[in-house]
This record gives sequence, C-alpha cells and structure tokens, in this order.
Amino acid sequence: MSARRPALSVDVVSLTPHGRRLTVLLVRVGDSRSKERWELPNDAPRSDETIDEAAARVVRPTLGAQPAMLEQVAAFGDRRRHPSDAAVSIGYVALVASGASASLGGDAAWFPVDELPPIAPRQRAIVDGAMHAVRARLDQSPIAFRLLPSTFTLSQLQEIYELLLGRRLHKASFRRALHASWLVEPTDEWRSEGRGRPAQLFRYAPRKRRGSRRGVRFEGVSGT
Amino acid sequence: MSARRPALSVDVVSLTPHGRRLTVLLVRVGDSRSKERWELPNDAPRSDETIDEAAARVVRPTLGAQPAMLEQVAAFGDRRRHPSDAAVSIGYVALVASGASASLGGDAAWFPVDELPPIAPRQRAIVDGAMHAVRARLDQSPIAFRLLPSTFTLSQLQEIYELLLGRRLHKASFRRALHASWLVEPTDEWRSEGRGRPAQLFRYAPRKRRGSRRGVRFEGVSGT
DNA sequence: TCAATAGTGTCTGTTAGACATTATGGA
DNA sequence: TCCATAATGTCTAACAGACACTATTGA
Repeated sequence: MSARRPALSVDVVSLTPHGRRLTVLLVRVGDSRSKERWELPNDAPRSDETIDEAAARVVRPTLGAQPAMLEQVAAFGDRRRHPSDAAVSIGYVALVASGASASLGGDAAWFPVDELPPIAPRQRAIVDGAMHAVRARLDQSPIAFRLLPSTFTLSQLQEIYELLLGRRLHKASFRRALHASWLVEPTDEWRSEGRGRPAQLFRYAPRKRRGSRRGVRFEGVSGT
Repeated sequence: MSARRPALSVDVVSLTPHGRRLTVLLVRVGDSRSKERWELPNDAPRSDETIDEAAARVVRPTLGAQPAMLEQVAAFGDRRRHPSDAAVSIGYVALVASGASASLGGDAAWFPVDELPPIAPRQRAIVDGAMHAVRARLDQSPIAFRLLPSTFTLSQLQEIYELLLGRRLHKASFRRALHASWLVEPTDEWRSEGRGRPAQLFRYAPRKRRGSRRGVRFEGVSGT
C-alpha cells in the first residue's frame, strides 16, 4: 500500500461474532496469480494524522461504517515480519456489532479467530494481543454490548461473554450479576428462536451506580 | 538527543518507592542558562534495534543497573507536544526495587508522582498511562515485589500495594489473601523498626497453584 | 507504665456456584 | 405428549471486612 520501509504501520483487528464464533476481518492482497495471501487492514499514518485517526481511516473502506469501538492494543516493534516491513506496528481492536457487517468491501472476509489463514507473524501477534486486550477490558467496562444489536436476549449476551472469555458461565449467576450491575433494561418484546420458551429482549441502558462496581464482574465458571 | 523530527521516540517511566510515596525518574535537559527543564528519559530507536531493546538502552545510563521489570504501556500518537517532536512516542514502565537507586546518573532525580515538575504534555500522558498499566496488572501478576528488596516485612508489602492502588487495605484481609496466594515464605529473621513489636521478614517465593488464582486479589477497602 | 506496631482468631454479611423448579413454546 | 429453552428461587461454601484480642518491643 505505501512506499518502501515505512517507520510505522497501523493495523486493525476488527472483531464480530458469527454464530457461535468470534471472527476477524482480513483483506486479500494483490498477487492475482500467486496463491492467496491475507492480511490485517493496515497502512502507514500520514504526516498530519494522529494514530487514532489513521486507525479509523484504515477500517473505513473495508467495513461499511465505523465500528462500535476502536481502541489501541499496543505497539509491536520486534523483528517479526510485517507485510509493509514497518519497523514498528501499532495494533488496534475494532468491535463491530453483530449483523452490521453486511456491506463488506471487495476483497475482505471474516475468519474465525482460531482458524485464521497464514498471515505475517507480527500480525498474528497483533491478533493475539487484541484478544488479550479485549478480555482484560471486559470486566472493567461493558464492551460486550458493542458486539450486539441494539436489542438482544440475555442468552445472546451470555454467549458473547463466553466467546470473549473463552469459557462457559453459570446462567443464574450471570443474570444475578447482570441485574446487580444495572446495565440492561427489559423491553416489551419477546423473541422465539426455534424450540423452547421465547426469550425477553433487553437493551443496553446503563444506570448510575450508587457506590462501587464498574463492569459486570464474574468469577463464575462452569455452566449447566 | 537525536536529530530533527524523528518518527518515533521511546520514553521510560521508572518507578520506585521513596518513603511513603511513589516516585518517577526524570532527567534535567541542557539549557544551562534558561530555567530548569525536566523530561522522561527517551530516545529514538536505532535502525537495528527492537523497541524493547531501545527502552532497555534508554534507562541504562540514568539508572545504575537494569530495572526489575520493564514493560510497554502503549503508543502515544496524538498531537500533544513531545521534547523530541516525535510523531509517535512509545511509553514503557520500569519498576525499580527500593534502595537500588543509589547510583543515579548525573542529571537525574526522583520526583513524587503527584508532584512532578512541568513536563511536555505527551510525557505527562505517558506517566498517567504508566500508572494505569501498573494498577491494572497488579491483580494479574505479582509485580509489587519488583518494588521491594529481596526480604521485606508484610507491612512494607502492604504499603506498596496501597501506594500502587491509591487506597488503604484491610490488614487482616491482606494477610489472609496473601497466605492463600502462596507468593511469599517467611525467613528466620526479624526486624525491629523504631517502636512496636519487630516484624518477621519474608521473601518472594511463588509456589505452584493447584487450581485457580493468578495474583493476590483484594476487594479489600478500608483499613484500621 | 504506656504507646506503637505485629500478628491472629472470630463473627457476620455478601455472593458465586450448584441445584431444583416452574413457565412456555415447538415438534 | 415430549423436549428444549427461559426464568427464578433456595441452599451452601467461601470469603471480604470488621472487630477484638494477644504479643513484643522502645520510650
């Protein structure tokens, strides 16, 4: 994309749920005759741009709209290979609401995060770092809602938490903690999905907390 | 230090306790006639160097030895001013054991973190980011021990935790949680400091955890 | 002796996780 | 009807924080 040996690149890991899996957005890069090559959307920041602005610009063409969240992960300045050969790459995570990924740019596609095609080693590290950062922030701030449409069932919400944490949660405990956190409110609608009893729809509506807690906080482990 | 408008700088926030305060290492910069100016130790990374290596090189001359921990905080690429005018600065935190800061380089000095002299706005943001990162990692990994000599009293350890967390902890709860975490073991020595009963000295000696926890974990708030 | 700090034992309220039960729809 | 999922109530073990107490030194 940019000229030879830039000092910097900005790389964005876009995440969205697809079914029961978390997926990452990759773009196919040139080389029409050689075998397929994929990479994270990335570019060198321009001279008049902050790195946050560069990251926003990098996701714009591939994603239709702006993501629900875009945050820096870290700088990666080791000797691992990067497509642009940049000395240092700055990783970002973008969270995209489920279903909002309808209009993908031409050569972009979503891949399950645990089944990525071969990518440059440094970009592989950026993806891992992005997952770490998201998990770390999950109990500090309510970022799980960024991956959901505006109304959702509690089972959907729990599924997102399980996707991000990589482990099952206890249903009753999850709902108790959620209730105590005052982050959601019920709507009048119910949704029937397949078998079983229909689920009530909720929306994200954080209330002022009187004293203490910041996020949702689960120690909760195994699930039935 | 380096030529005009480098693309990158690496800035290191070195932390060590002094008495009951956390202090940051700053260096005085040139300008012998003008009024004092201080800044975080920083430099542009060299072309053959990773950013981690650059950070290690930056702290070496000012600190006597290598710090007990050196980790990246984040990249700071906004439009705030930086001494070198770098487009992007990468912040690092170094933790230095108490007392190990005997041989400081020429124009370096420790300042209480809440009473820093005026520094460039971006470096101010790097210091804040470093404090955030340290607090965030405190309950994930036992970094408090990096700020202590090899043997210490439990009151000293608790004081470090209070310094880093910025709030008082409950003594009995602190010791209970510490005992449960299997991170320290007692030595045969006791130390008498001023009045009161002498305190037993402990050393950092993490044991294998059978099941769950990673760090120390305190919800614990107020102290007697 | 008093003051100050170290170190411990007990009580209580909160809560995470397990378990059980009811509710409600589709096949 | 049976089955699958939603939603909720109760029990229990673990634990954080409060409180009280003993232990041991210096002044």
